[in-house]
Amino acid sequence: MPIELTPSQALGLWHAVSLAQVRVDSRDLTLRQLAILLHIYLVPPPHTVRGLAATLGVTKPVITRALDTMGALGLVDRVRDDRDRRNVVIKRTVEGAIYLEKFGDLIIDQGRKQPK
Amino acid sequence: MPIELTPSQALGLWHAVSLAQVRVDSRDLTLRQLAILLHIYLVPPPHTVRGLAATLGVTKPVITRALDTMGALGLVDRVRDDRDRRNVVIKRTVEGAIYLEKFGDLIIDQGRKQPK
DNA sequence: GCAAAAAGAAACGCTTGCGTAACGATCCGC
DNA sequence: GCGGATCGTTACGCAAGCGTTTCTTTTTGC
Repeated sequence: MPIELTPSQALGLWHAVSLAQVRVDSRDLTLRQLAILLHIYLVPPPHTVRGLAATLGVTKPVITRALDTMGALGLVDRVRDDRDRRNVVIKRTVEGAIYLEKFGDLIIDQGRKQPK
Repeated sequence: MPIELTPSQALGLWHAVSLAQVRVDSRDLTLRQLAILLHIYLVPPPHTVRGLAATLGVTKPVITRALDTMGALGLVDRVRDDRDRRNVVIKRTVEGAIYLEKFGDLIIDQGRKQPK
């Protein structure tokens, strides 16, 4: 069952959520960081730096830096892969799950408030 | 008629749209910039620096800089208000309208592709 | 008129992100 | 084992964003 939106609803929803998020949270994640975070939490593991870079169509240092930032915020964690010690496996954290849960609630709330 | 979303749909939609936008567009607008842009195009004018700053809960220079950046990208325009020449009225542009139109289409497309 | 207030921009130092290129560590083929 | 490939990180110079403060222009109150 897909989500059917009118253009006005689509942009209205994005507007309301962006505005609410800007006002609520001083942590100003970039679009890329948010995309990475959502990908880690919504797509089955394992996740590697290389895989994420390919998925987003960006270079590896971009991923490394995003993980640095979000790691410092406690939203993700990194662990060496013992089966191939060149790899780093990106792990979810409790704090990250809570962050996205709140973000999801915000989307749902703003969706309910959309007119028409 | 509000938009009713499950948590999985809400985050899934955001995930898909963020990912698609990152891949499609190298212009990496911050969440704040996007919020400003959407506000200008979705809320009836006039829009001023001061008003936007209050709406987003940020300082005026943040708005000035965002308008500098998006102005350089052709997404918005600035015009002095002749009735009160201290004010600057923020104007929409054709290019900005096209940008948001494409963005809306992207949201609608990704909404249609959402499972469940 | 003229001081005070208001709006927006500019200046300042700082932080963070970028792309490219180089680097150590590890694995693989032979 | 050893040369080459692969993975993630680090280094570099640069651009852009931030908050605070200061400045310029314009309006307002008296």
